[in-house]
Amino acid sequence: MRPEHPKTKTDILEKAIPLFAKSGFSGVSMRQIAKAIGMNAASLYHHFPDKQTLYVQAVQQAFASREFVLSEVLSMKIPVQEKLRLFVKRICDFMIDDPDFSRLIHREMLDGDGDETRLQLLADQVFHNFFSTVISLANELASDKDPHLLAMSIFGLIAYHYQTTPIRLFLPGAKPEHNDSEIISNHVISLLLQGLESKGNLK
Amino acid sequence: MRPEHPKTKTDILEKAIPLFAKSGFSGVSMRQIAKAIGMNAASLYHHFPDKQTLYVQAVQQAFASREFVLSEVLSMKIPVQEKLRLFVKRICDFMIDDPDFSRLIHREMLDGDGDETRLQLLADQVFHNFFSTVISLANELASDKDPHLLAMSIFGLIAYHYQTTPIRLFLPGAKPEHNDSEIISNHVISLLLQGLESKGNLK
DNA sequence: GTCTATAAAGGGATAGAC
DNA sequence: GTCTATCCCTTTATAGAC
Repeated sequence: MRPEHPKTKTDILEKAIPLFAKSGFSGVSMRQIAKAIGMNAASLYHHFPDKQTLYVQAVQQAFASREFVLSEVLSMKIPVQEKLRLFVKRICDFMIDDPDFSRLIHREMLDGDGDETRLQLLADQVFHNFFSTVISLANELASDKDPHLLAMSIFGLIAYHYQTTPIRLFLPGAKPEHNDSEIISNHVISLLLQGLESKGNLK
Repeated sequence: MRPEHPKTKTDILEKAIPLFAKSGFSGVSMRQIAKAIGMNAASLYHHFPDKQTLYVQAVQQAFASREFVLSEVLSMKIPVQEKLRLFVKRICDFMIDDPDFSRLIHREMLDGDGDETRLQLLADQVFHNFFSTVISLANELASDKDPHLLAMSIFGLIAYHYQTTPIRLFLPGAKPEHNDSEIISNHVISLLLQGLESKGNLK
């Protein structure tokens, strides 16, 4: 019986992405990837010369298939605070929609350290457009602050709440609703817009 | 010739910590650890029953040997903004002083996902005291905001700038001084205290 | 407490049939 | 394009000498 569903490169990469996101490059074997796809490990070598190449292409595909589209928000005729609100909500939705994506980013920042081509890929394919847009907004919002640092703060503030989701329940003061995207985005927006000075806590 | 410097468990763990911080559990072999120490891989099994145990104890040691001491700041007779300043500066110093520590935290949040005992360890040994103190400060600073979310935001805001250090140079608007701890802590403090409203950017 | 030697399993990768 | 079979190396872990 001949195989009924020959697998394309894309099919293979799609199945490999969640595995690499969960366990990293050295935590996943070619045999495991093959098993997840339902094919033999040897067949993977028909599509990719080696594991490293498969991995890099999986990361590329994960990064290319999703895009932070924020630039349209930037050109809307709405107050800049409203733009910030939309930015934050979109980034939050993004984190929820594709947890593998943010895990891979997270992992590449850890594992890619020292490998400049991997970091460059991450920077160019994932961050560049997105980050430029956040920088533009940062300039509109607070021209006196360093735009790069401010953009990083905005993104990091959101990303960290999602990164820490698994451990949150074990931390003091945690409540189930702290994992709710609406709650997180409202918290981030109010912190960014008002800082800690709301309601006259500080004199 | 007898071995001149019998190694203690602690010696072994100290050498293993940076390796695991750099490459993760499955990225480091017992041989590599043994080599770093200057002993034979088989000898490691005299001190630890298996690799998993060695890893867990290395993480425990890394987490136990350093502590965020912030509680004394909390009881100082200074304005709450000054307490925040001290908190942020200390956390920044911490990130700089022991990059392995923050890499391990970072890694455990990724790899410990699904393993409740590992996350519990991280939460209890690393975060509990520290996080409780930040929550107390958060209450002093802005009693109208959720203390847990605010504590997470304060820590995440700082941690993210250090997490992204390796990739920062590839991102738009990056300058060498963005890796300077003084610059980062000043940025974070001003963002937290003033939000984006400084100098009347927003009406 | 450390070593050499080795077992047993799993890893990446290739050859060749279909 | 996928399979079986296999090579060769590395890995974890153990046994036993010193």
